[in-house]
Amino acid sequence: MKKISESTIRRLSKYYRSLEQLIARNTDTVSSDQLAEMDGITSAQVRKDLSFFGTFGKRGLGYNTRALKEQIGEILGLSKEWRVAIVGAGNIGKALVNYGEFRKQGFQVHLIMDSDHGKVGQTIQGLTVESTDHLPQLIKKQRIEIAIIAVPSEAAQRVADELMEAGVKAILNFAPISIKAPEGIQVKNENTAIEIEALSYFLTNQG
Amino acid sequence: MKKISESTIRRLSKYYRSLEQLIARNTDTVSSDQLAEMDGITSAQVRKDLSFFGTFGKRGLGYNTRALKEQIGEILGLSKEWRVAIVGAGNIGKALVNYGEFRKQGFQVHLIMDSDHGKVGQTIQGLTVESTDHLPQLIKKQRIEIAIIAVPSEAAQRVADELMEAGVKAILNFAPISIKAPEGIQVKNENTAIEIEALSYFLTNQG
DNA sequence: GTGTGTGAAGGGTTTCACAGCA
DNA sequence: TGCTGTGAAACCCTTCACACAC
Repeated sequence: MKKISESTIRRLSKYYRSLEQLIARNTDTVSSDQLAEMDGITSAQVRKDLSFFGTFGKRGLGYNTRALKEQIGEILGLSKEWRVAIVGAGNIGKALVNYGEFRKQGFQVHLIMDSDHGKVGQTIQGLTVESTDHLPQLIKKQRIEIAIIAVPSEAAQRVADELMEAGVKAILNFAPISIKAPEGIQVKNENTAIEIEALSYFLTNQG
Repeated sequence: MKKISESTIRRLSKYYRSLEQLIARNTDTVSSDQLAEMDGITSAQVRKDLSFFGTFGKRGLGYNTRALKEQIGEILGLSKEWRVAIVGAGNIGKALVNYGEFRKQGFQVHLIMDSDHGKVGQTIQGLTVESTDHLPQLIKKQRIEIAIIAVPSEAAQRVADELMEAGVKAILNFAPISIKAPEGIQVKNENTAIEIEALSYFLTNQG
């Protein structure tokens, strides 16, 4: 398969969400123009993105909302249930256990861990916080595929290494450093500080 | 001033964090190679990014960590204290009030609001949750410049409109829809679902 | 010698514009 | 007629490679 850019994938994810909205409103058909409008981009971009994966629309008409959502879900791998673990039961970790968008799309949190023995044993959404002392065993036992890192910077790379060693294939990192990983392991860094600093820059320099 | 790309700004934000780390370790000098290594990019990229704003290094030597951090902070507008409000006192809203990376860089949360009267009056980190009924007055009184939206999708655009109407100039949106705003208002959408779905795609298609 | 600063080259992504089909 | 699908053009961003300063 042709190599698809990260930005195309991120937009597909947006289309998916917009289609959900349209379906909730009982809309059967949508044009690339409408989708573009909802996501703040151009219609050519929408059509180009979709064209990498096939032809889903009808000329003169548009796309069937349910069918297109289904197909994008398939492309993104959302038809599968993913087994997720969260490391770090602080504010971010806790917020994510409860995050509805995850569950809705088949990302199931099966494990939450923390190194703080004061937190171990606590219950969050019916899930007991486990100790990171047993990270490798727990990850393997629970057959975790995707791990979320929500620990302080200093610990993040070490935790990532242990996770990868235990067989985790993808990491979503909330610590404000770049996680290093070998080829074949997927890593995404989510850093809210970067977003707000970008706002600060644009406010300062063109506001 | 020449137009600078979003990606350059986001990288500056990373360099800033890496420089903080280096300074904490008492490192005085850093080369573009080392910075690149820390952030997982190329040294040419580092030098090019910096060159848009001036010449900060010494040939044959590298960059002074403290001076460079200072200058990047200046570029990003971090020398100023920004007045921030959070709308939505759910899990994400609560996590952000406590978010150390914000405070450290001068983003001060002065106001948190929620529409749920059960939450109004609660105290989070010494801040009392206010009712969104008085959003315009509160935003104006507190002279809020940056607002963070952490409410459900359905309410997000309405809240954004009220915020902009009340004079907010930048919005960081955590609701999983694209906020629409006129020219001149800065908006960043942060959507963790997109990140994890990108992981899902790459796991499914090249794992 | 070492590592920056930068024009030029290269690669990739977005936009244009239109043929083609419902 | 209306809107998709798509080569080609335009644009932007990254990488190369080297002169130059320390």
